[in-house]
Amino acid sequence: MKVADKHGRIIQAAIKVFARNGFFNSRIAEIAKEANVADGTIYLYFNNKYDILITIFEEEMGKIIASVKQELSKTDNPCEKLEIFALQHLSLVEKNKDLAEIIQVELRQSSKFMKEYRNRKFAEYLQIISNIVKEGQKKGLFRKDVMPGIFKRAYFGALDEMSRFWVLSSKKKYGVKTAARQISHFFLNGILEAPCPSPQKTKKKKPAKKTKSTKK
Amino acid sequence: MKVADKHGRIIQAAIKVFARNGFFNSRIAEIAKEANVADGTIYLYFNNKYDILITIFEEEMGKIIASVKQELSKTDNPCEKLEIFALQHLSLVEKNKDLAEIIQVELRQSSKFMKEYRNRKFAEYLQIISNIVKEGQKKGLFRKDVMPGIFKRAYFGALDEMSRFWVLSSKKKYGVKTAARQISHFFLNGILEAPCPSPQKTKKKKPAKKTKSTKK
Amino acid sequence: MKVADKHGRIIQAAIKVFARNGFFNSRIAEIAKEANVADGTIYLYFNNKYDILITIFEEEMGKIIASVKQELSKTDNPCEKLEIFALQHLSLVEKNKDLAEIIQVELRQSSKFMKEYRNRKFAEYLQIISNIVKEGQKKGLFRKDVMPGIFKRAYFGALDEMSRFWVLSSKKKYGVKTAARQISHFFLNGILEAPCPSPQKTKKKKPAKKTKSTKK
Amino acid sequence: MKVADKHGRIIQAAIKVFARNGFFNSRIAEIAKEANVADGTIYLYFNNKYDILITIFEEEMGKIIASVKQELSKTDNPCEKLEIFALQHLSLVEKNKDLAEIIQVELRQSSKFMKEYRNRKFAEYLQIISNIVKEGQKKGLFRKDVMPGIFKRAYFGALDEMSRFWVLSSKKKYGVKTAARQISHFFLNGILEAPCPSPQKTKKKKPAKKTKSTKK
DNA sequence: GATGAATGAGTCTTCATTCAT
DNA sequence: GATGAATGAAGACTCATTCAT
Repeated sequence: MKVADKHGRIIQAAIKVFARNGFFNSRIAEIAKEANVADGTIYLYFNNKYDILITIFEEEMGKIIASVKQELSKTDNPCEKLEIFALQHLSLVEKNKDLAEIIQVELRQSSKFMKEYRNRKFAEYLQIISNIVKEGQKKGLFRKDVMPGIFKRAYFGALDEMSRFWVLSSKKKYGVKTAARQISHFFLNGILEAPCPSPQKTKKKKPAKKTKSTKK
Repeated sequence: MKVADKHGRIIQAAIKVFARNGFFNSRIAEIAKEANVADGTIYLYFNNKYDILITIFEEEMGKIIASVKQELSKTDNPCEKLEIFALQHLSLVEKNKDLAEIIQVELRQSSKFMKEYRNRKFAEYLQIISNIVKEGQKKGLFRKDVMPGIFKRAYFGALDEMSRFWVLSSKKKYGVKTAARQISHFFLNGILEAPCPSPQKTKKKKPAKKTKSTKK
Repeated sequence: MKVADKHGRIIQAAIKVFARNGFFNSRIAEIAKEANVADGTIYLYFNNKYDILITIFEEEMGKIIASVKQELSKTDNPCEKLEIFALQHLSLVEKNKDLAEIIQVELRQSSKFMKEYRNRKFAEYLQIISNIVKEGQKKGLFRKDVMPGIFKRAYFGALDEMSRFWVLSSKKKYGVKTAARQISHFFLNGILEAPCPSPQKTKKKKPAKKTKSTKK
Repeated sequence: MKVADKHGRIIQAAIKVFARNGFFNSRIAEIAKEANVADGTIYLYFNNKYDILITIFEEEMGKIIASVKQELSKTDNPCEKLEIFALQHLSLVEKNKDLAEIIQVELRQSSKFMKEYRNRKFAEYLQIISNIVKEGQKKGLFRKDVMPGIFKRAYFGALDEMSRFWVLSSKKKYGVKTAARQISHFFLNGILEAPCPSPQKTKKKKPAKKTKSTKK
């Protein structure tokens, strides 16, 4: 089965090699060897080295988005959805370390073109989060002053940084579940409509803010 | 003045060029031209191209850490400290977009050696956050179940992802202050000792929280 | 045939180019051009520029040693063998001027490593001479006080310096045969017309030698 | 004294460095450091790197020739002169290993220009030998059929190869005196114990030589 | 389709030489 | 004269890509 699927074998080999050496320090020859394929064969399936990276992103990211969306469809509760998202994200990273490293690391640099390309595909992923927020706000569960555009980045960033932890270090000080729950709780309890215990009380300089906090 | 400081000129030129093209797509010749220096001159100040990247990180990261620490020393309130940290971080990023891009992007990849190297210097920065958390927990302001090791990553990650926003896109949909305040509020209100309203309906382990959710 | 033998073509081109410019003043690009091959192709067959030099020495020196040994096997007479060796050596040099120049000139310098490397392969060649001497001594043809270790160097050196004559100057004042015969005669018979008017008189330490000189 | 003689210090430093690394692998900076002089200072005394090599050859070779000629003037006996030449040559090499290595090794390669240049200066040295031979022939001591042009090269070559022995290997299996005496004897008296079992049988052209060999 | 030998453009780095001080 | 920081030309080597088989 796998013997015939040259495309898939090259992709898998590239994921392994890119993760090991980084995109720029990876050689086409190394990927070819890892895929048990001749160097030239790679060019029957991909336009160039760069194209392999893009394809990895497109194909694998699509799978991830689909998988996350499916998980989320199991509940209507935005609070739960946030936690599920966190758990799914971290689990996927743990299951696909090499892929995760490439998406996190290699795709950040590369050319401007790649950055912009990445962003489009990426926006879709981030939007899942902002949609949850908006839904929560509509349902009166989340505070109206929470800006979804900021929240989605903050939430994703928190998970992303956490996952770098697993990608880079082999020792797992915290489990995926613990991390997912902690992080979702940080955010969840913070964005709930419920009264906020005034972190601004101590700020004598900005009495205006007091009003805001009392508002809630 | 600036004419004589070849080291500084090369560093500044490299920051600009690396940010523009990425490390691997940058040419020594381009840095030299940008610094108004001969190609060979660069090798009087640095061992090789890679050494420039490391030096940028060491020198500039040191400045950032010092600057952040100084800002934080102005208050004893852990809540305020978290917000100050966020504001400082995002402000620094906005003021030094090129440098920020390099630290975010270029240093993530590079060799395993670099990753580990980066992590050491980086740990110092993250520890600032966890120290604030521990201080807040000691003072009874932050919940004891918050794990500082997870929080520091989540908090930094949130800010880091947010800052990529400014680095990559030129349009500023949100100002630094807005973003800093929003993000610090997300986290602050979430980790405070104060009662948290009920996203945990599904979690049977913490029935106490149920009460909170019924409030709404 | 020759079209396909890239290895051989590169070696031959390198011999020509190294002989023309010297190793250090030769460019890989020049060798490639001379061999009708792309620059990069050279690195499919050799590790580096230096490796080409070593290979030339190994391959060609092997051929020479074999050829000389075969010629010598045609007689049992040590006297004849010495003359044959001289003739063979000078003939080979004349036939392969470029190669001779490289072996004489380029291989003398290079790194210490090379010098030692060269010596090992070289010792084999010199040993052919000392073996002839030992054989002659055993047969009672050569004087017993002749030290083979010194003789082999002296004999080879005489031929080597003579051959530099052909390598460097294009004008052939003396033919190979004349030179070979003269040199072998110098060593075999000496150049004295008659017993020398006591060059050893002044040497009081070894009167025994006087007897020898009077012998003649 | 030595402090002021920059020219001499540079020459001595260059001899040491060139002998250590070879001409092409030696750096002007290394010579400057060895001579306790600034890089640029070297260019106040020499036109370029190459000029240093030439100067070494000219100045030091001149001293050697003068020294050898003076030693030779102590006797009128051509036989003795040959042995003195051998002894002087090997002694000088032993006393100035670094210089000897440069003359032997570095001057052989270098550009065509150098080779030719070297030859001119060198011819003077070789001519000392051929003059001894001619003198010996005039006095009826040396055979008339000995060609001085071949002999000088053979004799010098024998000594030169022998001296490489001391330059390259640190272990001295043979002393200078032993080697000088052996080599001069080879040439003066030949190595035959008795008339050779007709190596000339095959040479019908020169029956005259038979007589000679039987003579001894 | 598959191969892998061949290509040659591209770049980091070295180092002899210069020249302002 | 002396210095040594600065220069920039030059070249070994790499590797993505091609193409004849």
